[in-house]
Amino acid sequence: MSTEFQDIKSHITNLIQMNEEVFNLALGHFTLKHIKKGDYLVTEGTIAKHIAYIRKGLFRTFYLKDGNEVNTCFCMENSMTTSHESFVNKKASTEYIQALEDATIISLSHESLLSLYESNSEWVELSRLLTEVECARLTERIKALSFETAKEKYLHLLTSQPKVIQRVSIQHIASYIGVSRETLSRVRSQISQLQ
Amino acid sequence: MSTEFQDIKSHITNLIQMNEEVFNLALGHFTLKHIKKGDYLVTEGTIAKHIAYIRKGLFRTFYLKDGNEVNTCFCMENSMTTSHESFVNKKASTEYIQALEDATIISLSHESLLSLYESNSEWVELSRLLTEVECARLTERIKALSFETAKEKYLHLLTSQPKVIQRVSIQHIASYIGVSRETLSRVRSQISQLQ
DNA sequence: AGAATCAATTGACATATGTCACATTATTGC
DNA sequence: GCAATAATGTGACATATGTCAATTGATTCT
Repeated sequence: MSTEFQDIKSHITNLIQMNEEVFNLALGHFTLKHIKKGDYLVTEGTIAKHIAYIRKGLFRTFYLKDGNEVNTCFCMENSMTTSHESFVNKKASTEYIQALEDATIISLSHESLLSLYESNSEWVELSRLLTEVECARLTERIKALSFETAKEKYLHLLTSQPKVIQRVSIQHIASYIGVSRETLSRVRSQISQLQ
Repeated sequence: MSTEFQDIKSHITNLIQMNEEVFNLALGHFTLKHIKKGDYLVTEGTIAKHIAYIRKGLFRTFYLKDGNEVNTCFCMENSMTTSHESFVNKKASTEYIQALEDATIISLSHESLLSLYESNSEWVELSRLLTEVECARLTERIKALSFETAKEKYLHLLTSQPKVIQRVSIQHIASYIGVSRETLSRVRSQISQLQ
């Protein structure tokens, strides 16, 4: 097996016990892709036909609200991303997924996933687990939004996703936690003064 | 089949194509229970060992934050409720589920569900679908929390869950949408004046 | 039915945050 | 490397909302 699929293998076998042979049979369904910073994996109105395992890079998910972008997710190395509802239900996506850095992904189509379901039930179970992961992510986001003040929201993100704060611009973080970028800027300067 | 299980059967066969025989084999696992207003299905720190189909009544899910209750979900007739993460992962619940009205539920234990998994794979698929429903609920809640003003949040709930507003006290709704009950009270009087 | 408890309303006030405007600093592209 | 563009930081100000307190209205329980 080429080394480029080694990390997705670890990622999957970390979630679920899977025989090496079973995994290797899926290799033909995987496609390695390079995505340029600023490019989109998914856009509003289209159906997300692939799920992407991120080998390198960083993506944001956002939707448009009154013409403004609202970020809902940041995904980086060693995780999977897609417009979940669109991918699962084959319906038009309400959101965009954009690369914030040059990225390398391993792409798996919905068709491929269905044929893997047929070949081995472990792929069904993996799908169920990925839905559970999505639930956990949504729960985490609800928590992030439920904090009362901008400062609390930022400090929470600082501990729950420190790498996001290191790599994502302040305007995108502000949008994610639901405060204006000016307020977040003031919160940050206030915090750095205290230290 | 006694009539008391007719509605849960409709509910399940609405989600997934299921042979009548397959469903009937599960009947022995269902338990009918009556819950008094104010009583709890799940409390913080315990493991949610059952999932409940609600035949009658209304439940709220909440957690404690700095000693204050924060509502996260209202469930009523013809839907299922449990502390999802606790039930799925067999870990201590971080939330409470309380009856806001006298209720009748049909209860299914985690053990029973696992044995149904063995008997027929349609129950596995049902489980995945219930997780998708949970995802949709969480997404809806994120949307509710993402509106900017108290008025927008309330008006959204008014259209998305009108029955909740009819049956749930204002203090619980305020907690759900993340505003103080005083503010919600003012928002409501403002809205009724305009009409 | 009446007492007691709980829920909702309303007023006064302090404040966190959004918005606009502009200055400053980074980043990008040629 | 330099111009152009984008991102971030700050000040001034208006306002939506939380908090506290007091009142009114509704439920509950014996």
